[in-house]
Amino acid sequence: MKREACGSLRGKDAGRRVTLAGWVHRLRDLGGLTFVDLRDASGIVQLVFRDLPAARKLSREDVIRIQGSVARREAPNPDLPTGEVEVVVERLEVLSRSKPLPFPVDADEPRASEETRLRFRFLDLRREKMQRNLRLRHKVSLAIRNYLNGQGFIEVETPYLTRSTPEGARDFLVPARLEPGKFYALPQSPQLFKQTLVISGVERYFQIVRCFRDEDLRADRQPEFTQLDLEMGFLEDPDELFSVIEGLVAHIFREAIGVELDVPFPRIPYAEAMLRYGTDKPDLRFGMEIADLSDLFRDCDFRVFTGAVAEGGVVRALPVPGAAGKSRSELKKLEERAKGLSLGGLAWAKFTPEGVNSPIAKFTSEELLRKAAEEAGAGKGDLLLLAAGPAEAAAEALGTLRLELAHELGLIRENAWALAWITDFPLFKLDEEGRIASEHHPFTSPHPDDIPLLETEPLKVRARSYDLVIDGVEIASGSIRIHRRDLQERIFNLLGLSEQEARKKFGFLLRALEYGAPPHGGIAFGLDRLVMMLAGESSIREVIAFPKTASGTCLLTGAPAEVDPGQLAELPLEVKPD
RNA sequence: GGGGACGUGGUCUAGGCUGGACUAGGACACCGGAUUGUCACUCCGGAGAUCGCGGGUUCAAAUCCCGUCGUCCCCGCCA
Repeated sequence: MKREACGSLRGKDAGRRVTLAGWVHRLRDLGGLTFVDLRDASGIVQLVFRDLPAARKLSREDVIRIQGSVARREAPNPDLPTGEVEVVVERLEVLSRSKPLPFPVDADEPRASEETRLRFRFLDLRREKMQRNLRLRHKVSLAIRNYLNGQGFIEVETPYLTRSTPEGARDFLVPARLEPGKFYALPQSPQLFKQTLVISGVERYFQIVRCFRDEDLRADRQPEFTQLDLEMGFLEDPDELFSVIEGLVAHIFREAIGVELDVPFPRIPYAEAMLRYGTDKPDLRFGMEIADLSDLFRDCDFRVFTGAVAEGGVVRALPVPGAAGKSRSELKKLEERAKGLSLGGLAWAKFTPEGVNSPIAKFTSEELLRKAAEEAGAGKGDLLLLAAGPAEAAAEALGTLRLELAHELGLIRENAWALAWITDFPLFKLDEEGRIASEHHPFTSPHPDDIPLLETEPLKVRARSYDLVIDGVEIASGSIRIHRRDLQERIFNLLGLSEQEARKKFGFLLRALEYGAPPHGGIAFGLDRLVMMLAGESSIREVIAFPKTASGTCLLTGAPAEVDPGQLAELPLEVKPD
């Protein structure tokens, strides 16, 4: 008789004889009567053993096969989809025994340390929560492939054994046996290949692809991680890409978690994001927008403010709703926190029904503080935090305080799903030595309006690059690429790269650009992070079947491990003793 | 590379500041017994730990100190 799915049985199946197989989820031995909850991938159903002593010898996670007949239950269990029925067992076959478990697999929240969970990952993944996460991830991948296929994209695989690139993260290296002394590198992303594919005539490319970066780990970073990588030919206007991606993301949310997103997503230029939220990845689930009050305080009597403005700095204000009741000691703590965030200090003003309460009122006048509150959107019962200093420092510090205070005050709505595009990033930044370097990568196209500024004011040049931010997390990043040699050369010049150096570093892509490259651009999603957010998890390890620890080891397999001396000899490679 | 937290039977943890009656307590799991309507079954009984490892202080260390290993979090790093 063919095996049926445990989770599929319903009242209408009563009377049928069935064969089931699965894991012993739970066991309730009442003597002459034993209940077993049998679990397979489809769900759980209750088995009843009457006068079958073998059932009493079962234990959790044994694998069994049974034959029996489905019966309606006198007392249905409303917590189980199969709760109307049970299967009265006639024949029991034990397929495989389980040792006692290191931790229960029938709990939604893990009842073991993460270390133990990873060592016994095959058991941890049996938990319903982990099964849900694996299925959610599958749904997301499927939704991506279905949607992009419908939009004319094709998935093309690119090499995992490739060339080391000089910039970016540290590469994982793979010794090449056939070319002793030479190495492949695992790709940090398929960036050069995807641009090449578009130049090759694949006008719409995507790939769900593993990427490798040998850098230190975090809760949201693994040495190998998955990107949804995507590139479009004849793309010159980011808006075209935005609408494709908005359709895709809306489709993913609908299919994976049944949420309807509003499209289009708001677009916020980088400079505005830095000003209003103090970060390039703003959390838009709550207000508390930062206001620039430099002009307002330019001529007041508070030297800290006027001094900052006179030196080219700013005065900015963060409204904190309902926080006018904060005590002196709490405000003192905030001040200390601000000093830890590279601010000289932090001024504050409370707006209570009785009036304005602020240590700086005597310098600035209450009138001015009232105007400040009005401009910053702070009302009665609110607190206004004021920071003065260089624009970057003030922005970053207030941005950090904005997030911390919103968490503390419980202002962040769960499941709010605030998506936004951040656009017009700067094309260049200064590196540690004060030299001009690419913010994104050297193939990013400058904003057409800013091309005349390239040589004169390079740091003011905006890029045609963009990030997609969800609830304050950067989830995707991309750009329109340079497709013309002359512009590319100008950029290399600015970066201080000679023709030869550029060829050495980016070789084949440069050659491809010389043979008729269409305008193109694309984007890459951090798939693990996206799935993590959709799953409501706070670590990507919860949505990766076999993740690595913070020190890059795999507790299941013991990787990385020493290898046989013979394997090294073949490469040939020698390990230096410490 | 730097900072922080944690490490106690199979698992999760109490104890740790203030060293001594800690003979290391509890829960779950496990083993034995009872149990015919349970669904986190219940009840009775039992076994199981040199407190991550190494060193030090002390009459005495799970407890204090140093080192080391492992796990987690953060900064640097991640074009």
